[in-house]
Amino acid sequence: MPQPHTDSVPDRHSQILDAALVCFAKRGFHQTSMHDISAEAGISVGLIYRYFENKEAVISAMADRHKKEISDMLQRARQAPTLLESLEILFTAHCCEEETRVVSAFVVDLYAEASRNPRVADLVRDVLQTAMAGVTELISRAPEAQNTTRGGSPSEMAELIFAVARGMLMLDVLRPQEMTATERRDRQLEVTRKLWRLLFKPEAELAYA
Amino acid sequence: MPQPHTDSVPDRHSQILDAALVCFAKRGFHQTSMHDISAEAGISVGLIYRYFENKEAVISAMADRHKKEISDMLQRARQAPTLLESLEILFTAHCCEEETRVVSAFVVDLYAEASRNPRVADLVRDVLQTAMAGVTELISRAPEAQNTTRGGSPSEMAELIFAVARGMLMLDVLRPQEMTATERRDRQLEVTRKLWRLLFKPEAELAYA
DNA sequence: TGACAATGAATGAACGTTCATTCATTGTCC
DNA sequence: GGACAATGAATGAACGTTCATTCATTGTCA
Repeated sequence: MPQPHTDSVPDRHSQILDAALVCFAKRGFHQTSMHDISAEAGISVGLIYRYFENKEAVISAMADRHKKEISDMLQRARQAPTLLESLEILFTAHCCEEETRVVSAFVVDLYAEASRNPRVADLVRDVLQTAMAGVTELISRAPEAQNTTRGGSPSEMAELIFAVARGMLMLDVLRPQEMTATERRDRQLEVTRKLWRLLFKPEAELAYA
Repeated sequence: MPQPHTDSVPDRHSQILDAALVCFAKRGFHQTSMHDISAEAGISVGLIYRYFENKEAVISAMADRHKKEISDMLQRARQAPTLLESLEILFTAHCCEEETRVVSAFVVDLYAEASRNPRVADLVRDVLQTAMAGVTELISRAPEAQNTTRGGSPSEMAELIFAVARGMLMLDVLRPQEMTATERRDRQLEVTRKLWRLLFKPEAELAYA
């Protein structure tokens, strides 16, 4: 549980998780040693064990933080003026910061971990259901979605949207390292708009879509 | 290179890869020890090294085999009488056999590995591009796709289709173990048909879609 | 056919290394 | 001095890999 700290006393908890994210994305959960994390964080190995019971606890804490980040993202998406802009936030959340590929690699690893660790699976499922519910509601309320039920019910549309988002995230880890954050973002936005047109663009305008 | 063998002499190469797939899906690449694989295959550790240079070579060989399986699947998809049926093959390829979850877990792990191993990344990219090209051509030729360019060009449609397919695969690893292969298959088919309706169903019929 | 030689598939104990984890010790601040 | 933060050498288990050894099968020659 991270506490508020004064500036002089660093927030070790976050510091360790930040370092872990970099290492995990670079090498994966199980190829990352505790020494890797301590080196990246600039602290000693032993100190990690003051803040986390063991390596798995670090992984779990990372998953928890991911959950918070997703819910923050959802909050931002909710406040967007149009449905399209909400979707754009949804699809580019992982390439907002400088560390673009990092997040994608981490999430793919998280799913891989979920496939064999039931605790992680429960957490990821929970994140996904919360996010899906949020987007479903977003669609229900959106005036853009009133004109068309082409893609089915709002929850069916949300399901499709999330499938595409996950699929694009997977694609992101294949992209060459040279690709800049902006280029990644642009590719994501292209697909987002295509999906939006498909799901929500009024029938009348489809002719010249 | 696996050779044809008499029945008495087992095809060690395939035997080891079969065992490795089970272990990799159960524990992941890097949590699987060579002893795990040898135990699963019912042979000694040392024997693996007669057929594979090292652990990474086993992983690479698995990726190669995956490539062949995808190209076989594409072949089958090509021969389907309608575009919808092609897509159904595409979306359920990984839950055809009894071992359903196994394949999904392996593929997610493969992408995770690709995010940090350039050789694996190249291979996965290659698989993806070949498959995408195949599906793009499939769409170009399909009469169902002539009536609508709603989803953009054939290659843009293929991109969307593959994104959804990958996203559904990721979702598959989150599904509870209890879910049967048939249930998984049904869920996949539901999404497939939804996507097909969205992309290819003639405008005229959309009203009561 | 029977005796012996040669092969190489298969074994699993052993090796060197890496890793997660522990803890005795040191540093720091009030 | 006391309380707590931080260190990093030490530990032991687990890992990938090697290799001396076994032995069923095959080839060879009388």
